[in-house]
Amino acid sequence: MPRLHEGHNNTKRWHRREKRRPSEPGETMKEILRDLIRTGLESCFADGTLVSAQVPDIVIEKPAHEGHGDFATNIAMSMARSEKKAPKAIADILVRHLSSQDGIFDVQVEFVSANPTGPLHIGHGRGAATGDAVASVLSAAGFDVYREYYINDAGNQMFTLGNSIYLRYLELFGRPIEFPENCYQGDYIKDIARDAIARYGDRYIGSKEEEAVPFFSKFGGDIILKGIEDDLKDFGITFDNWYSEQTLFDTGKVGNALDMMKEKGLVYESEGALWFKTTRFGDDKDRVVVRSNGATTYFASDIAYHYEKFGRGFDWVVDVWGADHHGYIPRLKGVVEGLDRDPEDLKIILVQLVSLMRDGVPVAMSTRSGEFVTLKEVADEVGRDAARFFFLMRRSDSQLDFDLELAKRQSTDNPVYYVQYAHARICSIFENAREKGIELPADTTGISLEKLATNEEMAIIKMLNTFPEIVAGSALNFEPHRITYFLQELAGQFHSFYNRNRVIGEDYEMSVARLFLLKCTAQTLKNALTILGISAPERM
RNA sequence: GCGCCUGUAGCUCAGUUGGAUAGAGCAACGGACUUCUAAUCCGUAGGUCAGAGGUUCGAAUCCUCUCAGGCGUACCA
Repeated sequence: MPRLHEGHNNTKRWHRREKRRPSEPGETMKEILRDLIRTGLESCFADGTLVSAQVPDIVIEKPAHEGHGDFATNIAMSMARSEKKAPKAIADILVRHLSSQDGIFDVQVEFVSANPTGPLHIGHGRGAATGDAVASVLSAAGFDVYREYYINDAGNQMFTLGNSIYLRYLELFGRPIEFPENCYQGDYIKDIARDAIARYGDRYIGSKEEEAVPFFSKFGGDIILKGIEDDLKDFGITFDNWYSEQTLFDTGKVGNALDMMKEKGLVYESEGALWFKTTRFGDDKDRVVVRSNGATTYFASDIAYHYEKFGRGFDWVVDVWGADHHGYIPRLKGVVEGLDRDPEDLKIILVQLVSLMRDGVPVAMSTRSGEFVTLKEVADEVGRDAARFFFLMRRSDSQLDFDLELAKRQSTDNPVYYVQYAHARICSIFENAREKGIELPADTTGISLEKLATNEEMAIIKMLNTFPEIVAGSALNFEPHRITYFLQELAGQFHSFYNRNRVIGEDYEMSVARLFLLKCTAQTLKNALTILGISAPERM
């Protein structure tokens, strides 16, 4: 509470504070709203619709009634005297000025972004589950969230893809080929080659390589991308936008971005190549953006892409990467600084490797040899809910052992079912209550909650109250695993309560009070599960 | 070599941003179903928070060094 009055000249203080770890999660939404109201008022003063030209203390609180939204402010009341206007009139003016603004924080979360050169494997699955949950928890914390997938459909990995398919294509016609090691080895390449034959026959058999390879790049890339999209959809993940790297070139955005960096003196020529001065931003060495052979590097696209992202007006841009890309952070932060943005506006979440196990024994995996385990296989085997839960069970920057047998097991070892079971159990109690003619009244305000007094009940109530803070903390730290832990704890509190107390009994008021408590519990369980993209079954 | 991440119970991991006696699950052991789902619960046991210094009234948490593991150090993506 004291923090509410600590100081009012702290615009955006909270997200500039420390790396990616702003504090006071419970206050953050309030601070955002306070900033929003303050700027709204200032614009009212600026255009003369309000006259007092003094921003009073802005107090944000939780409304007494649920139906009144999540937050409330008495600002219109407190300004009524100095403005000589009815509070309602002041509120209307303020609201108009608020809506003319940008609204709440816009956050873009870019995740998965796997190259369309092969199906998603289990590692991508963790990135997908993490990115989606981060997006959802940000959304639950009140941010406007935009999910995006960046398609790396330019550059020489697409050439390699086309070449791989082309060679398999020739092979299927009995042509002698040598299949290089750096080509994609998986069987899916052969499948795509067969698809090409089914559709185009031997049309490309006599073609020159320079014509055939680009064709197969496009043909294969489209099929693979469609497969990725389907796998993600089956996994419960959809994007607001799929952004093609190639379009950055087609629309000249790469060139524009480089020109802009050149004007700022951040890009220079040396040894026939074009370099970005990333050392100015703490990188070990400067990085090449255009090679001496004229080809741009991946970094060049990324400069353009991030330039473009921030240009779209996002307040924060969140990138979810495999941890093996961590060396890339300083140079991209440098790019953001080069755009005259606070590098802290770019958040990078690193997702560590997944080791696939079966009953404690590692399952061999290697992308190169093609014997990787796909996300689809894992999700098909253990189920979508279990897969998601397991991906989100650890902090994303620590390595994860994913045991297929454990994830499948429907027993006490398996935390997914433990949590879902709590929800199903509560639903079952409600069904039972209905049969006995006990129902929660539509208006719950009359329920005598003082009946709830046992240790188990108090523990649950306390936990339910912390949920908003858990969500805020999880969102601001980009740590969805906090939700996972919360779920296990809340489910545990419920199971503990269940085993010691009867919900439906002689005492009608007690029954109703407990039903109400359980209704809140079930709702919270469901909300938390939904954030993680996991279902809340009513029956198990 | 340099940089980043990790090191907490036998195993897998949390630890609310520096607060009181370090927690959970699994594994082990002992209990609880005539009652709303036993996919559950209760209890017992298990710790030099890798190690050594330092800052602080207070450190698993911050700083320095050492050790161990992982990753990165391209005119690849």
